[in-house]
Amino acid sequence: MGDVAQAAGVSPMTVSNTFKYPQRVQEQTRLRVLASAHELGYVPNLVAGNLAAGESRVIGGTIPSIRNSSFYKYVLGMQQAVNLQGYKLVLMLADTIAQEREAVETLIGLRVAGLVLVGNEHDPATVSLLRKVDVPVVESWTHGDAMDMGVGYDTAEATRRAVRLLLARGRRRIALIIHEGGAARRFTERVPAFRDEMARAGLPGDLVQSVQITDGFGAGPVALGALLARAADLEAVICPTDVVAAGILFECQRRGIAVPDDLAVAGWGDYEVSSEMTPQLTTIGPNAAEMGTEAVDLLIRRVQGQPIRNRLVDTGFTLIERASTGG
Amino acid sequence: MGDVAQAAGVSPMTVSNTFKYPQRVQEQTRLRVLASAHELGYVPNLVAGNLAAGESRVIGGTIPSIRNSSFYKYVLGMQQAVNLQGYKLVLMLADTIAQEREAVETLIGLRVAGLVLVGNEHDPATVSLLRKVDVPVVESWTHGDAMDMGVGYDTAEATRRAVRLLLARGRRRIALIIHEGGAARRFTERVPAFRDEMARAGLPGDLVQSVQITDGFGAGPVALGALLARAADLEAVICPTDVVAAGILFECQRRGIAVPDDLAVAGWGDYEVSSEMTPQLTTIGPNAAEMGTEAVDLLIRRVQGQPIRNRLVDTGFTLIERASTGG
DNA sequence: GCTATGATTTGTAGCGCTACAATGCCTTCC
DNA sequence: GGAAGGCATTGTAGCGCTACAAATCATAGC
Repeated sequence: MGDVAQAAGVSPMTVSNTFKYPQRVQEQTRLRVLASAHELGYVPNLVAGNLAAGESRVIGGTIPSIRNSSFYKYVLGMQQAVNLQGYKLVLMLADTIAQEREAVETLIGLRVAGLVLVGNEHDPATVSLLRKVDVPVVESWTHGDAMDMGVGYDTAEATRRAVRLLLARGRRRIALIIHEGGAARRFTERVPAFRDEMARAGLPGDLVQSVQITDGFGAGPVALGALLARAADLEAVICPTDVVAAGILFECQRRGIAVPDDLAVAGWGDYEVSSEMTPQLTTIGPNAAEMGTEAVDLLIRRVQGQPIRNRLVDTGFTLIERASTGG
Repeated sequence: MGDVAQAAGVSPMTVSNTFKYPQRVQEQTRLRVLASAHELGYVPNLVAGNLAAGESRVIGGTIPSIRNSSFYKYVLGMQQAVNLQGYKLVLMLADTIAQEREAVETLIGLRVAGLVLVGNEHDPATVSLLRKVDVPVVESWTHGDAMDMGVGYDTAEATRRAVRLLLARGRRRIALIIHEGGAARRFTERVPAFRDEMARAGLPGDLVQSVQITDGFGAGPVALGALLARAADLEAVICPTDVVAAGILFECQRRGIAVPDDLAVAGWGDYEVSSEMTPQLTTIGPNAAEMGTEAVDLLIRRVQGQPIRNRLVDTGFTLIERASTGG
C-alpha cells in the first residue's frame, strides 16, 4: 500500500480510503491512486483489513453433504441473498457433528460475519463455543427451536399431511422410512407424527423402517426388502428423501411391483429427479431456496443491528401430489 | 489470547505456541493452556495469525455446482487429503467464470494457502490476478494444460473408448451429446475425438447434439427428441453426464424404446444412480476421488516447498460396461 | 562449585491495514 | 477582514497474532 501511495504522491491513508470509502476521496486523486495501484498490481489484503476493522463481509455455512441434490436449491437461495447484499458465502462440508465442530472453529477462526448451520443437532463443544464467542448463528432445516435464530418448516406436520394423502387414496398398510447415522436425528421427529396420525385413523403405526443415511439410492431396495419381509400386504411408503423413493421405484421395476397400483410411493425434498421419473413422484417440497434466502437475510439483519421480527422463521412446505401415489 | 495466558499463568507466546507448535510446549503447560482456552471459549484468530505469519492452513476451492453428484466424490477426495495433512478446505460456488473471478478474489483476500479450481476456462481477470499474487493453483478436471498445476484425465481418449465400445456392440448410428452454457467449454473437447473415431470406422460423425448445462435430467428428453428428429435410425448415444443418460432412460420408458435393444445409452461420470437404475448404465468413471486427493496433495507439496515430479497429473479413467449398451 | 548444553519460556517488533482524531485549506458570511 | 464551517487529506495507534532472538531453567560433567 505504501508503494502505491508513494507512486500516486499521496499518503497511505488516502489509498486505503480510495478502496474502502471511494466517496471520501476527490475524483482526480482517486483516479491517480487507482492508476498507480493497477500499474503496480496491488491487491488489497482483506485479511489485514478485517483485522484492523474487526469486520468481515463473508458469511460461513456448513453443508452436511453434496452427495445428491438435497441442498442444491437451499445453497442457491443463500448465494442469491448474499450476492444481493454484497456479502460472500464460503462453505465447509460437515458430515458429522464432529466435522461440524471443526468447520465452525475454522470459520470462526476466519472471523466470518456470521454462520449458517444445518439442523439443530450439534456437538456440545460447538454449542458452548458459539455461546462464548459472540457470532450470529442461524440454524436452518429446523423448526420451532434454535440457539440464536432458526429457519425451517414443520416436518411433523408434513409427515401428517403425507399420511392423510395416502389414507385418502385408499391405502391402509402404510410405512415410514427414516434415516439414521451421521447427523440424521432430525428424521426421527417424523416418527411420533406418523404414529399419531395412523392411530387417529385406527391403524397401527408399526411399520417404521430406518436406513443408513450414507446409503443413497441403494437404501431404497434395502428398505423395501425389509418392509416386505415385515408386511407382505404393504400398500404405501413415505420415504426420507426422493433419492430413496427413486431407489424404491427402481427396485419395484425389477420385482415387478406396479407403482402406484400395488404400492404407493411418496418421496421427500422435491429433487429434480422426482418430476422426471415415470411415474412421477409425489413429494414434500420444502421451499428450500426460500429457506436459504431467509437464513442469510436474518443473519445480515442481525449483523447490521437491524430489528428482527421473528427469531424463528417458518418457510412452510408444499405437498406435491403426483402419479406415484395413485389418482 | 492475553486473557488465556493470564488464566493459565503463562505468557501470550506460550499460548501461541500451544496452538501452533504444540511439541514446543511441555505437556503439563500445554494442558493448562488448553483448559483455560476451553473455559474462556477462545478460538485463535486465524486472520491475525495469517497476517503475522504470512501463511495459512486453509485451502480454497471452487465448485461449479452442487446440483447433482458430479463433484461429490471429488470433494470427498479433497476433504480426505486436507484432513490427512492438517489443512482445512473452504468451498465457494462458482457457476460462471464471472462468479469464479469473484470467488477467487475473495479466497485470495482471505489469503488461503492455495486454490483448487475446476476446469481451465477462466476470466482473463482471474488469470492475471493469479499471476500477480503468488498463490499456488491447481486446475482440476483438465488434461495436459494448466496455468500452474493440473489434475485430470483425457476426455478425448475416453470419448474414443466409448465410441469403440459401441462399435464393438454392433452400433453404427452413434450420437454424442455435449453440454453448452456456463463454463461448459470442457465438453467441446469431446467432439473432434468423436468425429475422428467415427471416421476411422468409416462412419459419419454428424450426430453431435448440445444441450444446456442447466437442464439436468430434463436435458435427456430434449436431446433424445432432437436426435430422433435428425436420425430416426439412431442406435446409440453417448451422454455428457449420467444425469442426462438417466433422463434419456426415463424418456425411453415413456416412448416405449427398449434399452439396450433399440437404443444403447452410455453415461459419463459414474454417479451412484448409474448402478442403481434398470438397466444399469454403462459409464465413464473419472476416478474423481483420486483427482481431489491428488489436487490437494500437489497444492500442499507446492506450499511446503517440496519438489513436484509432475506438474500435470493424469488420474486416468475407467470405462465401466454395464447393461445399457448391450452385451 | 562452575560452566556447557539443551529444553522451555518469554520479550520485542511488526505483519498490512483501518478507526479516529487532527490538520490544512478553501469558502462563506457578517 | 476575520471567524466559522465544510471538505479533503494525513498522522497515530493498534487490531491479534507469530518470527526471532533473548532469557531462563534444569541437568550433566569436570
